[in-house]
Amino acid sequence: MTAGSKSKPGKRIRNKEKTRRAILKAALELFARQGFFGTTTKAISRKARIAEGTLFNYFKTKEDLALYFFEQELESLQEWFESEARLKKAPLTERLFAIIHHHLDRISPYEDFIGAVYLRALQPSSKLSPLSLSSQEHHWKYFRFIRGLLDEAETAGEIPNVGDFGAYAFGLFHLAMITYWLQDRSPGKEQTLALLDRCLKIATGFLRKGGWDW
Amino acid sequence: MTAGSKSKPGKRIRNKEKTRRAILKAALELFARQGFFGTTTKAISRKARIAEGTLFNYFKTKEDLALYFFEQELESLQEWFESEARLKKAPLTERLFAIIHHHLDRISPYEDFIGAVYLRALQPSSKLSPLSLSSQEHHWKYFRFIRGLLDEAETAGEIPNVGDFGAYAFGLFHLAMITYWLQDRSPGKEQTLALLDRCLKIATGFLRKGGWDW
DNA sequence: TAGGAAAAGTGAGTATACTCACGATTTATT
DNA sequence: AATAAATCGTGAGTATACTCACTTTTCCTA
Repeated sequence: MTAGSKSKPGKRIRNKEKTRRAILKAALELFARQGFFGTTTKAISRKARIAEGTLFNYFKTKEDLALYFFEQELESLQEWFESEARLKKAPLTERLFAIIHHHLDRISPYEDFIGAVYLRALQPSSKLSPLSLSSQEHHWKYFRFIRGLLDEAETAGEIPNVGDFGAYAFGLFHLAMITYWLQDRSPGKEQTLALLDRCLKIATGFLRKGGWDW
Repeated sequence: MTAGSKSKPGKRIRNKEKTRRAILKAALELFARQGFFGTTTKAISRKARIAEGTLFNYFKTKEDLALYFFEQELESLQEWFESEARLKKAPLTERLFAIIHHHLDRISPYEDFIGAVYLRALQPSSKLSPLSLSSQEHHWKYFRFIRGLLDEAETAGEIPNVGDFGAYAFGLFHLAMITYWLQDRSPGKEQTLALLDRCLKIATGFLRKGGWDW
């Protein structure tokens, strides 16, 4: 008897999706409540009602599992940006800073655990790491995203040619802002916002003066 | 009978020093040969001829142990700088870049394992980390060191007032260069050196144009 | 529909960073 | 010197991320 219902995806795939979602749901709840280090893989699997080994069929390491959420945010950040018509017309610096601002907004519910893995999330991946970063492609997607924005601005004559270096530098700046944000204890993270604003002005002034000459 | 020899330091302190040195020696050898993750704390203690528990009386975590070497280098980097009369007269940018250049030179023998911990070494420490970073003071020492250089240049009218932010930014740039250096597979790390040079020129041009206006 | 191949799930087992209660050693006190 | 107190060393024990040989489930073909 073939399974009832609409048989668009096979049972195998459906089950896999279900398990995957169960893991992610359980993990997010536990990470958010007890932090990355306070959550054991055993607890996650129990909550997801699977064997502990199964978890590792889906995510090579616990860190990869946590990284997933960070990458999710990076992805949806790009989607958000594409949907913001207003930003398409704004000057480059404003666009770039809106990206970071929005990103911080989105990850703020998870502040307590994101710190444990964010460093690996934006860092250009190194051969040294024995940690299995399945996120290579996410890095590239983010990099190309930023690179695309810079390219546009370059051809529009808005900024001088900054090449890959520009995108790379922005990624590091992004990282730096998250670092600052994580430590910021001011109400409403106003210090971080102030710093972002300041940097916006600096960057604007810098580029207006002609930037660097390669 | 009081112990023979000159009794300047007590026996306790002498033994402690000896043990500490034994641990560091064993750890450095193993880390350099087998990397951070390929070296077990058990192997380190065996090589240092101590019990495994003793190791943790001296270093709270394995990561702290590795971090020690990185901090050592940061310390001796400062000493090296103080002893370089030539640099005292050089323009600020040249001084700052000499610092990074020299640092990379010094850590190059340990490239294979330093990558595992360097991120934590220069990163401003966060409350989030459950890792016991005894290195707080090292961060501060390094920060004050850079801040001092910037202060000099500011009072000399060489650069505009950049405040703590300048020192912080330089720290992040330093971090970025190490990241790049770790991934650089070109012979003699020439790509990293080229990038350093390029950044030197950019920074020089930037500051010459008046920098930013706070 | 039967049987077998492929995929997914399982949980006892392994490796290892780190702890802790206790014993050994050094120092301080009389 | 005898004893007490402080410090240091010890290694069996613990917690937990991750593995793997095996079982169960799903899919495919005749």
